[in-house]
Amino acid sequence: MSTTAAPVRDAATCCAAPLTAAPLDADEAARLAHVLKALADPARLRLLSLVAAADGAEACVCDLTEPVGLSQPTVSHHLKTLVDAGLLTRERRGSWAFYALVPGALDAVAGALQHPGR
Amino acid sequence: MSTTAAPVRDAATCCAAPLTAAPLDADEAARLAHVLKALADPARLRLLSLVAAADGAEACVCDLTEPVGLSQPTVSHHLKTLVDAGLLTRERRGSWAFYALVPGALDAVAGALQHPGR
DNA sequence: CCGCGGCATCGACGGGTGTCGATGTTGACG
DNA sequence: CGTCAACATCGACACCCGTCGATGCCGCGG
Repeated sequence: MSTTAAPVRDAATCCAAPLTAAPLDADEAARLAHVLKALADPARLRLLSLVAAADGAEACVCDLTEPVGLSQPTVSHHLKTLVDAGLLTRERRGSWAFYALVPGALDAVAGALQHPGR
Repeated sequence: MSTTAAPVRDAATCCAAPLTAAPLDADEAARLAHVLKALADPARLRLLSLVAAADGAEACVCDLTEPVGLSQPTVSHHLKTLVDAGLLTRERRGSWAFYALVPGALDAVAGALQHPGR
């Protein structure tokens, strides 16, 4: 747990190297793997899609627990993982915590996988 | 291990749903997560990039062990994971086993993450 | 036929991860 | 001020995963 003390925006820093262009050095591979590890879970993928499809592109925890069929602590844990990976933002309004997609984060990961140069 | 007896082209079947378009159902989330889990490892990312950058876009195990700094069994294990995920192909020629990228596999994963650019 | 080199598989070990219930914290509301 | 609701954190559990050395299998060359 707590492999990352400070919130690192890995999703923004991992997209420098197109995977198929040149061999990745260990550092960049670790950064990209960190973001992909946050994505490599069915529950987190569903949470991301639920947030993206929600009204206003944001959702609170109470709206996400039932669709994914997981307990509230587990959902909070997954959301924290996604925030730490730089894929989601968290905003507290009153008693609720609203999560929203980081614009361009998923696109950055996608661009790191394929060849963006076109 | 060996969650799939038959060779499933997860990388090809997981890209049907753009993540940000509509909520993923559990089945599609599991498929996409399977491929992403294969990608979510620094060693495997480096192996992929090494294969992509190799001459002829293919490489044998003996050429990959030293760059990633892992033992030969570990490299074979990672390559098997990538093959099972539908990201690499394996071809035996003589005593060597040559691995090559599956064309379009990475692009399919990338397309599943961002909205359909096309 | 025999040895050798390349590769896959096996068994084992340590660390990471997903999940839960219980509990703490914080803000809203009567 | 007391209570409730929403959320985060904690502790614990089972399970998966990355890694290694040892070993087995398979072609090739002598």
